[in-house]
Amino acid sequence: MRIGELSRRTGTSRRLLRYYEEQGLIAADRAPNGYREYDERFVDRVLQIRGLLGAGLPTRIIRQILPCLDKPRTIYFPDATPEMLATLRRERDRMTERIGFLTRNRDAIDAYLDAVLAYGGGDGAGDGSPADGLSREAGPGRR
Amino acid sequence: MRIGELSRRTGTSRRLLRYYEEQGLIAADRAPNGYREYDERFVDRVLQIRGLLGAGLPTRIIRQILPCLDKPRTIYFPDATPEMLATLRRERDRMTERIGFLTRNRDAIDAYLDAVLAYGGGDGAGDGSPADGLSREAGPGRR
DNA sequence: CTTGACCTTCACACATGTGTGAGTGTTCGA
DNA sequence: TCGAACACTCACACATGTGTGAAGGTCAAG
Repeated sequence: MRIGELSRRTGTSRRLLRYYEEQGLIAADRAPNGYREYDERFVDRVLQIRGLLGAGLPTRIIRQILPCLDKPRTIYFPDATPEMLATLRRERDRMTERIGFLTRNRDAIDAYLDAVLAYGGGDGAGDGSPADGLSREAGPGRR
Repeated sequence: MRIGELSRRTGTSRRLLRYYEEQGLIAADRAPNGYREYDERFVDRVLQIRGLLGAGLPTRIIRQILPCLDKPRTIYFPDATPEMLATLRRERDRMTERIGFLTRNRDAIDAYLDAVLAYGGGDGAGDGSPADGLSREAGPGRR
């Protein structure tokens, strides 16, 4: 498929697909006319890149860890140099930290929402379109 | 305390502390001479901001959720408007997504590291200074 | 009073991810 | 064959988080 279709199927602008390529995250081959040509595997690949970017990792890191995450679970070691392994461990630990932070803060938000809910009474949980009048008038007049 | 001390105690540059204030994340009051004056509570606050930023949230979002996470677990509802609650729910869900993505990918990295370890033999796990000779000799010295 | 450490604001600079448009070539259907 | 839709490269633009420096105010110690 060409870039337009990949763009549609991944919800990623053409611009970004070219950018990811420029960053060494994906390597499309070219048709004789110069057009990029992608096969099915790129759909997942791009989605994974988006996910990692969305999770806050920079392309520089993604470039390094992506080969180790390659889809067909090939236990194929590209260039498992000691430095590479160190990078992976470091990155894994950073991700664990992030997960911890995100979890703690998400839980705090959740607890807050529960509290508001319990206080203000029945609001259909989750859909985010309350439209009831629970707003404020809050307890201890404390502003 | 003044900005220099807060900077030292949080490992955050003065520049960034001022930036966070400009972004509405912290509100220092001023001494008569114009100096920012912080109390103890700001240390945790700044650390939490750093954590959220590090987890990939933009200041715009942090500004919104921070009041609900305020330390002394005060069930104090600032202005729990329906829109605010919707934002919180949305953000919580986005955080959950991120957590899922990070977890899956971290586990994949972990599995890869385990596989390499099992394959290449004993490498002191975790310290990241292997110095053994498991490398590869593989592939054309990329880079 | 001077020096040095600390504070202020302002402003330019940079990397990163992303949008947008210009100018040009290619493909394909009417 | 024409025009629409698509592709290409190049390049400027923007927001965000962060570094850095200039020009100047405050204050305590010598």
